[in-house]
Amino acid sequence: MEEILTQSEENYIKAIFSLYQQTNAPVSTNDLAERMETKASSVTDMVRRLSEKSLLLYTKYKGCELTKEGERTALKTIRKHRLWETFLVEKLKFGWDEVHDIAEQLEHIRSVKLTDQLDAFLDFPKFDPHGDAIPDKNGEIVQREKSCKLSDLGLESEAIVIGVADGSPSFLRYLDKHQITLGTKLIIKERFEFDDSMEVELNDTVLSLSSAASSKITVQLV
Amino acid sequence: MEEILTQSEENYIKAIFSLYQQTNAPVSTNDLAERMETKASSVTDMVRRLSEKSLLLYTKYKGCELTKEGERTALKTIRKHRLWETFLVEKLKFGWDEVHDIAEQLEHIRSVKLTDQLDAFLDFPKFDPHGDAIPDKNGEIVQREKSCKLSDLGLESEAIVIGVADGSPSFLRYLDKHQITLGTKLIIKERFEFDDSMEVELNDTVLSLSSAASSKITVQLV
DNA sequence: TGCTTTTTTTAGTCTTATCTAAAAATATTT
DNA sequence: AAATATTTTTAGATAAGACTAAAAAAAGCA
Repeated sequence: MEEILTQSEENYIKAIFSLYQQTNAPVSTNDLAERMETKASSVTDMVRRLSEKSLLLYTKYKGCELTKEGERTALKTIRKHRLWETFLVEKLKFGWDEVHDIAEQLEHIRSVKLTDQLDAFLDFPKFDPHGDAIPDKNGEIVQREKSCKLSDLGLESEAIVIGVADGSPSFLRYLDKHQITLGTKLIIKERFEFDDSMEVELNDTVLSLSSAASSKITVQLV
Repeated sequence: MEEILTQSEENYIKAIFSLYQQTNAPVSTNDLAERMETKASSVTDMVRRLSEKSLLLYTKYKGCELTKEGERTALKTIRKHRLWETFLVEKLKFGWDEVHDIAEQLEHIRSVKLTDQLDAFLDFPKFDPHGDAIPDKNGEIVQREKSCKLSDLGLESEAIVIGVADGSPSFLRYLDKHQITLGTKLIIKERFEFDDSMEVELNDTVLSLSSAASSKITVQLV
């Protein structure tokens, strides 16, 4: 019996999914409240409602985690979000820093056919504009080969940018300004111990990156 | 001061706009209730709220009509609805009978840039898949030269289908089945007084149309 | 004109999703 | 272990948007 969820419910499910992935432990009321930019009391209410719909398991004072069904729901929403982001960048020429808020709205449109036709129209993309995997029709996501943070690499390593761990517009615009995007090839030329900053070569120029920046860039060794 | 409206408010505005166009008179509470598939009491509440936001003029027991600002709002929503319908048919290969409900959802997505980029992506279409005019960025719609109902034409008239006055899936599927779509050329071969039905020639076959059908097909003489 | 019917509004209730303030449970610290 | 601090839940309130039932206004008619 396909439950119909409100946008708010879908957003909670998505947030729980993502917080759970970070810690692999039940999601606390407070953490969820912070993520949802709401109060703990509102979270308690919502979590109780979602647990009645058996989308998650909830024990008072012990946090919550998604059921199999809740997870399926989360993956459906994430699929839609990432397909729409891909559409906005690939077809409507948006910058990768502009698409999140619009996709937050579009992800709630209810139509399986729409999602699947969009998927086909985009030629079944496996990754969105930020390098995140797009779940397919069945919720399956391709697993990447060994990726790591740029900040983990040693001198003279060569790597390709395959994602970002921070999708905030300000970070994405920073990357744009320095010509770093998905697929960009980087070579580590220098590392400074005292502040963990580094100098990398790209497109025949040298660029200095703070530790804050390099730790949010996901790469794959070439 | 750009008011932010709920989906429900936008739907009311759109309904009032369309009902007003039909009669050129203030829209009654009951008519609006019927259109919105809701109760008159709910309409009274909503209409009062919208009049407080100066989107419409409301006099107790006398119905309501949109202000200039309300009209602008309606046209923005209609623009989005029709652009999305066009997208769904042109790009995602939906049938013209399948797009209404999805566009009802998509029309509420808030982003001026999205709407305008979509418009550009579709190459600034002037009409949607049902032949209805799409308002441009400024709310302007192209006026058609003298169009009329198929049922108004005399024997041997030749005409091109340019729209439908009824966008219901069942009617649209009926037209599909008989190979009638936008741009189809018809010649009136026979008219029967007793039930106002007619026989028309299209694609070298003859087809019989009831009065109910022919009065819902908008055409232009060739 | 006065009576009846229809339309519209008012008053009060419900649900969803939020809030604040206060109480209860759990965690931390001394 | 007791006291304190933090986290979480409960209780009660609010706003939007819907509902029902009843009252009020307008329209139709004899």
